[in-house]
Amino acid sequence: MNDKKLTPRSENYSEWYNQLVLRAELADYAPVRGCMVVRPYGWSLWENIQDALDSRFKATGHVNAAFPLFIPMSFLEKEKEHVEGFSPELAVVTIGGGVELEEPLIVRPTSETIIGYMYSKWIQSYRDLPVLINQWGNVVRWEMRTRLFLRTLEFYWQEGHTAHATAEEGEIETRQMLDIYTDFAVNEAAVPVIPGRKSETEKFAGAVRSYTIEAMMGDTKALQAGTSHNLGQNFAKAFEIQYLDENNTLQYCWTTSWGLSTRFIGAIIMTHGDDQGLILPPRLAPIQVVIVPIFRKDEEQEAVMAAVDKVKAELADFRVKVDDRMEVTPGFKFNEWELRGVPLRIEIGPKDVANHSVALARRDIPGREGKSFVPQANLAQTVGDLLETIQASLLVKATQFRDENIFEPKDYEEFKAIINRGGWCYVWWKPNAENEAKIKEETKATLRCIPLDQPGGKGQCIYSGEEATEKAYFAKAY
RNA sequence: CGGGGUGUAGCGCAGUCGGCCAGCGCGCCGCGUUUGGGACGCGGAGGUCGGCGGUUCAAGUCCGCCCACCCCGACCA
Repeated sequence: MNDKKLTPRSENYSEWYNQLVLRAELADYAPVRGCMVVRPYGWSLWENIQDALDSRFKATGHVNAAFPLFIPMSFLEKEKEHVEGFSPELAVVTIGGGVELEEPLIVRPTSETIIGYMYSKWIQSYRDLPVLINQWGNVVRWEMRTRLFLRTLEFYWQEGHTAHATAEEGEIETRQMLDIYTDFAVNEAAVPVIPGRKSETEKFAGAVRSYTIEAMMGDTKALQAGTSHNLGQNFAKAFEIQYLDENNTLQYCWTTSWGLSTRFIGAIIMTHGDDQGLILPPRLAPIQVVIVPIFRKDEEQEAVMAAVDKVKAELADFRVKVDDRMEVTPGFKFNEWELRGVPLRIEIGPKDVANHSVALARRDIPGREGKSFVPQANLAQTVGDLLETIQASLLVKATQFRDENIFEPKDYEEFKAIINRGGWCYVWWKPNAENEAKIKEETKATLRCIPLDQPGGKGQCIYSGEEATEKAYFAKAY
């Protein structure tokens, strides 16, 4: 841990991940098992994620609200699958103010129930629909094994909850939000994802249909990076969310829910990071450009710092940090900001002052190859273009890596071999929960999703050999 | 919950057969020299040895119980 270099990914991927999260100061372990503290740098990244998502939610007519952290235990029990899915991981409050509660409260693991309860009060008529509310908050799920960002007892997320008049509208909303997640992942985070449907086994407890965006991490394992659920009328019936339609007939609403969590930070880390550390996509990076001044003598310092100030002012439209610490050397700073994933570094030294230039170093291209010397004139344009280039090339690189690790095995033997050495399998699949369970048992791989983008036609199911009309992705997952 | 491991300075660790002042590296503080890829010298600060109990003239060290955390499995955004 005190070694200057991170454990290389090839040596121990999860060790690399843990060290990176701690040393980049994204998060730290809290004094409670399985809980994390999101440090300012990590939270700033999360805020940028929030902004990117929130603006998309607002643009599609959603509004934000806040619902309670505590939910009456009985609420959860109203939806059968929901309670079965969540009861093993609930935190339950039985005492309040020193007095035993009449009814235990659970700390929300998700808010379908309490929001459903409120919707039943608020919705009377078709004129009240649709209801399109999102909430930014935290939830608690008492997981057995935890990893920073990827799975903690408490995590931060947004959960959207909508109610609609028809099944079609519900499905359209569900899919719209999946599209938004996809757009966010690809265009803001440069994380290529495969949008698809979850199998019956993998779907959300209480949903009719679940959709997911699946991303491939640097070790080829899959990560569910966001989900969108069509809840049908399950929760509407459980909570009597009803409305009168145009014909004065009482109808149950059709509801949806969709969420994306701080887990996504894990996705960014494991999609772009290298052995040197984190690599952040410019659009989400808390610091897009770090300026490192370099000088030997006092007289150099003055001239260099004047140039630094000028450059910083020129780059006012970007998130810029000047690292003017005197107690560490430039070389130390280079390594530290690379560890922390800042996309672009500007070095300004006496030579640059003399030449009216700066040195630029791209985080995504290590070493001399990623370094260039450019004039100070018109620097904002240069930097803007370069950040766009970096953003684009991160996506290209990640997409290439993903595609190189997706295979189409001819038979189940080959399937097992691929899963075993790491990689995704794209195969014909005839839906069957038992076979899915057997595959999981035999290979540890799960059905990640049935992609929306289907080739059409028919083929033989990879496991049963039966005729199948859809293809699916299988992989080991986080 | 099952298996494995670890608790000694902020972090990483050493501490032999129980022995008198508990140490090393990094980090931290001060001063000076340094600064274009992880600088160096000198001087300092910092400890309920996870907790409780026991054995003993004497416990970081031996014994018992407890607690916490980490890793590997079964569950999951």
